[in-house]
Amino acid sequence: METNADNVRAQMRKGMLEYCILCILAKREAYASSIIEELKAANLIVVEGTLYPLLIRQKNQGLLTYRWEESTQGPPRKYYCITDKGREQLKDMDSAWQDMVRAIETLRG
Amino acid sequence: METNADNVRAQMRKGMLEYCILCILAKREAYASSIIEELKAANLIVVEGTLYPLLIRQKNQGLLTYRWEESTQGPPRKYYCITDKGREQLKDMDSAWQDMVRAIETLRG
DNA sequence: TTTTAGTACCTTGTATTGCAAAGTATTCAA
DNA sequence: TTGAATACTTTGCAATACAAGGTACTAAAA
Repeated sequence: METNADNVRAQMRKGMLEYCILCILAKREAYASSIIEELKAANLIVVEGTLYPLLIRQKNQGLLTYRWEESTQGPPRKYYCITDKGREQLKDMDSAWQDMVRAIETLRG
Repeated sequence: METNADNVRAQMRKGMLEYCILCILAKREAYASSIIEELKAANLIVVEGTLYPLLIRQKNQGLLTYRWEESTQGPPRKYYCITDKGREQLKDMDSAWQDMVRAIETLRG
């Protein structure tokens, strides 16, 4: 069963994931499983069924591109890379995030 | 038309509103229009059609109660008030929020 | 008295999001 | 050639917020 606190976190995570993906890809290109690992390291649990449609969405919006790369272990990997348009969007998201942080401070203080 | 930056903010706002409502009601009781005003003052634009179902949801979960109060100008107002259960939920949300802030710092840094 | 404006509450239909679950495809080793 | 591991994809569902419209009460103007 899902605890209340889990649900609270799940709700907050919604809408933040696109920002998180761009944050990760702004530093280096990556493929889906490695993105999931990095999110998990930051305590944001995301599953494949969530991430793949999201990457496809961002690619269709021109925020990302990808290239295939052979792997020594298993099938080839789709490495995603942020575009110039993606970096602009990331700037918008940075400022939206900071506004949100300020808004919560205002309400909570 | 809606700008890209507007959409970014709308997405981030999702899942944060329940937290914001509890933040406001933790300080004082309030009715819907005054909650909207306080959110607007924090640069979080929310409309009635969003807020009313949300207040009803939180009331049904036992996080809020309300009482009617006559107004000198216009119809009576429904003043909402946070419950003990609501304050517990608020604690969970505070910690979920701080975890989210830390997660973004980790990813962005 | 009737109408109008202002305030406040509520509902319905819709688009979007993330998730669970299941499916497809490739590689390599047993 | 079968199975395990890895990786990518799709489908159906529940939850969220919003746009748009509706109901109801009060007080002032016509």
